[in-house]
Amino acid sequence: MRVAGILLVEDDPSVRTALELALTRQGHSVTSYATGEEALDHIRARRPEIAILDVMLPGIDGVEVCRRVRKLDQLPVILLTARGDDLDVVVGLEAGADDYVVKPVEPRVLDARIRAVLRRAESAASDRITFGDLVIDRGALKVTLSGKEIHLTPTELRLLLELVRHPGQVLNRRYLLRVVWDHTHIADSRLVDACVQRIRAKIEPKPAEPVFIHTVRGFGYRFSPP
Amino acid sequence: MRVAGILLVEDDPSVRTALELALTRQGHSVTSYATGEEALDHIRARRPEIAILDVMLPGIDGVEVCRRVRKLDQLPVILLTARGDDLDVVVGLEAGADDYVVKPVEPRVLDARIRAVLRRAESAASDRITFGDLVIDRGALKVTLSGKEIHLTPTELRLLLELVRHPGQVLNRRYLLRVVWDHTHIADSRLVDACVQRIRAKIEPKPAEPVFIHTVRGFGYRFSPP
DNA sequence: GCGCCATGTCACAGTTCGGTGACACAACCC
DNA sequence: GGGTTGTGTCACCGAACTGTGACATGGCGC
Repeated sequence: MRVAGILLVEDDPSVRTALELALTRQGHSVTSYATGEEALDHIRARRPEIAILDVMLPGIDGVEVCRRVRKLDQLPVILLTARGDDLDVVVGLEAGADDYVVKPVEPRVLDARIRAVLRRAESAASDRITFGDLVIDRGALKVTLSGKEIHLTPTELRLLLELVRHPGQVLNRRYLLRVVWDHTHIADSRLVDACVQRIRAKIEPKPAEPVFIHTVRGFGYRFSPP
Repeated sequence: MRVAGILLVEDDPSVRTALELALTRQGHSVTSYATGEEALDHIRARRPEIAILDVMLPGIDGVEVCRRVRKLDQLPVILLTARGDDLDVVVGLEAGADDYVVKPVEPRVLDARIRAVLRRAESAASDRITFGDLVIDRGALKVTLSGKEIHLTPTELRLLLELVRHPGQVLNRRYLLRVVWDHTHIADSRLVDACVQRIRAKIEPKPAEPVFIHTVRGFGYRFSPP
C-alpha cells in the first residue's frame, strides 16, 4: 500500500481528528495542524508529499497558504471547505490548488482524490518496486528500507537489481558473474557470495535469517519478497 | 487568454451544445462527440490537450475511454456525470481520471477545474521551475538563487536543464555526453564531471556537500531538490 | 556423530573513481 | 592585436570500492 506523508490543516478539532483517523486508516501517514502559520513552517521544514488545507482558518487562510506554497515549489495542494460556493471553488483553484473538495466528504472519495493528485504529480516519477518495507527505485537508483535510505555501492546495486529483475527465480553464480561483473571465464570465485553478504548486511533485518535474498544451496541465490 | 483544444464527449445533445457554448465563451476551442468510439479516434488522430468525458455513454462509457486513454499517454481527463455516487467518483479516479465533476456544473467552475488540471499537467513543461531557493526559467534561460541571478555558460545551462528535466533520476555520463554535447562515440571523458563541478560552484551553497546535483558513484548524476 | 563441502564472515590492500585546480586553446568582442 | 570568456583536458589526491584469501559456520549424506 502506498504511504504518503500528508499535511492536514483544519482548525476544527473534531473534524481534524476524524479526517486524520480516516486517512491513517487508508494507509497514509498524516501530520496535522490547526493554523496556516504552523502549516507553512511544516512545509518548509518537512517537505510533505501533499497538503490538505481547510479554507477557513484563523490567521492565514487555506487559499493564502496555497498561494505562498505555490511560490515555493510544486507541492500538491487540495483545498477543503464547508462552503460550496462556486466563487470559492474558482478562487481556490486559481490560487494554484490541484483540487477542491467540499465537506463533508467520504473518506474513500478524499483518498481517491489524494491518489489522483499524487498520481498526476508523480507522473514523471520513476519506476519503483516495493517489497514490504524494501523500496527499490530504479530511476533514482535509491534503495530504502522502512523509509530510511540505504547506501549500496555500484556493484551491490547492480547485483540487487539483477536479482530483483527475476523475483522468485534462482540465479546461479556463473550467470551473475557474467551479467553483473562481465566475467565470462572465471568459473570459481567467492565474489558473488561476498557481495550478497554485503547486501544482506545492509537490507536484511537479521542477515543470518534473510527474508529477501535466499541461498539455494548448490545452485545460487533467489530474490523473493517476504 | 489561454486557448485549449478540448475534446468534449456527451451523448445528450442539449447538454453537449450548452457545454460547448459555455466553454467556447471561456475562450477554449472545443470539439465534441456523442460516443466513446469517436472520442478514441479523435484522441488518436488529433491529440487534444484535455478530454472531458461524460460517464454515461452508449457503447464504450467514459470510464472505459479514460482507462484506454491512460494506456496510451498522459492526456488529462475530466470525468463528468449526473450521478454523484461516491463509488462512481472512486472508480472514475482510480481509472486514471484527473478530476471528477458532477453535473450540473457552473461553467466558471468547470473552466477553473480545466485550468487546474491543465496547469498540473503542464507544470512539468512550464517555463519556470522552482526548487527551494533555486529558480530555473526555461523561457528566459535564467537561473536565480535566492533572488540573485546566476550566470551559467551555455553548456552549463544545457547540462543543468537536462538534469532538471528528469528530477530525481540518475543520468549516466554517456547519456549526458550524447544529449548535451552530441558526442556519440567518446566513451571516456571527464567532461561531464568538470561541467557538473562548475555548475556546483555556482549554485551550491557548499559545493562539497551538494544539495541539488548529487553524484551517484558508478552511475552518474541525479538532480533532486533539497 | 562425523566429515565434507558449500557458504558465511571478515580484514586488508590494490584499484578505481570522482573532486579539484591548473592550464591550453579557441571563440568572441572591443 | 589584446583581453576576456568559455570549454576541453590533464594530473594529482583522497576517499570509496572491490577482490581475495583465510578462516568460521552450518547443512547434508553417511
